[in-house]
Amino acid sequence: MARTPRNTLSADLIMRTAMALMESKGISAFSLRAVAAELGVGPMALYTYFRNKDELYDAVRDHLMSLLPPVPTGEPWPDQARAVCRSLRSLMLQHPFLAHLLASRPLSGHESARVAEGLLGVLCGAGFDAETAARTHTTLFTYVLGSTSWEIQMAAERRDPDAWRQLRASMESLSAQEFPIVVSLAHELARTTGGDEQFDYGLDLLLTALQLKAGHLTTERVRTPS
Amino acid sequence: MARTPRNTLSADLIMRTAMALMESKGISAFSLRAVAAELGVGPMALYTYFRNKDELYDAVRDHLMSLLPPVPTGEPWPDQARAVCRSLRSLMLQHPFLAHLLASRPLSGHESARVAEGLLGVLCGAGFDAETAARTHTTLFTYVLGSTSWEIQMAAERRDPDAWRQLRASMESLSAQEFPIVVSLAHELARTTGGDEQFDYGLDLLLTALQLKAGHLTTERVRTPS
DNA sequence: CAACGTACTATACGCTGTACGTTATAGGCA
DNA sequence: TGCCTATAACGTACAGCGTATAGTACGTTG
Repeated sequence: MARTPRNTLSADLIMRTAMALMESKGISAFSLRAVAAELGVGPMALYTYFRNKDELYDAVRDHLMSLLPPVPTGEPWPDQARAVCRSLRSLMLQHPFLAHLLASRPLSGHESARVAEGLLGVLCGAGFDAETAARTHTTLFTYVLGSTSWEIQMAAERRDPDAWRQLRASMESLSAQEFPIVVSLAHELARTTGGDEQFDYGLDLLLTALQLKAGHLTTERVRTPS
Repeated sequence: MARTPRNTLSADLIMRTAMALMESKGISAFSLRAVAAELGVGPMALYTYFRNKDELYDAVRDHLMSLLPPVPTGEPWPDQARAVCRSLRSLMLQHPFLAHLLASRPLSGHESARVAEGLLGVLCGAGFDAETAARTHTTLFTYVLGSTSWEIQMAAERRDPDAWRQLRASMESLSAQEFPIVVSLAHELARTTGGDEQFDYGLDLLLTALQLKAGHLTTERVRTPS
């Protein structure tokens, strides 16, 4: 019987195939059976290398996290923090399914620790105490996660013509009497949602307040974005 | 043939049953068939009232949004904004599946507009121009979404003893040489993740920076949380 | 009383993740 | 060289999913 030769599979090959499928078909259409078919193998062959689907998700997530660049050196700490946050956002935009992987599974593993170490190092270098550094790390991380996930979601919606038309229609049908501000700002809301500017706007709010807290600044000397 | 009497179903009844199932079994175990079984009805009966599962999701989400209290009046705008954000977080904590509903579907519908109207009203009242109000609304909304989703995710992880032990183990196995800060702050990270304090910390950063931007404050007069 | 629209049922299809038992092969050892 | 064993990959099966399609009984209306 023509059987697949042995040892052609590996955890790494499976993870890369899985990631390629997520990129091309999207995370919602991703399935173990599709990965197996792509590899010319039965679905159960994957279970030699991963205990279940979630473990494969974790492997993909950790691989993506390993692509994050190191923290830049020789810059003021707010610029370093901004760079870390922008890197993560950029990676999420490049691999939209990463938003789902980050939100639906706890952070664990070597690569996630590496990323945390980088940002925590920046914050400790800025003079924050342990508790504040930990809180700040969580705040920045969740801001990046939330705002970029939202951006990705919006972009996906805009790509589907039906959903997009329906969304516009439901917005335009809102009563200007009941929701005067939403209606009058509808254009601004649609225009400003997402994008680098929206992201940097919120990020700079956080960094500005952090600089104040660090006591390095007076109001007049708040650093503006690079 | 003993057939279910007619007109016992309604969109509202189905939506409430669906919500009850999400509360009790969790969003991942939620299925149309379970809703139908709970109502003593065939799965296809639901399709008389909802075109598909996503429409039912939207109905549940809109119902939850309708539970949000109105914006308090007679307070300074930062306190109003804080109240709106805290209300949303509180609702998400009370109904953990709401995080999933908000993140996976676009915001649309009457109730979402009502919530947006409230926060935008606060921001316009603070003197922000249209673009800044829109950007600020998005920033605050995504911060609440991201940070609360993360908190819910962490809390769920902590509730599952196996996953929690595994997470602690993977953290403790990290090399103190490679990740000195993560290891030394492990306790802080575990202790400070989630909770009102963590949420308010980030929210106050944003509100502080916004007050600066609004020009109502000098550094010495930044409002502290109520 | 008949006809019609509607609320619900029945059946079925093509998926999903994965538990279980089997089989063929590659590598180590005699 | 030839066998043994560990294991990589297979096949089958199950329980479940969303939903397309077609059919049936009922309440209302003419």
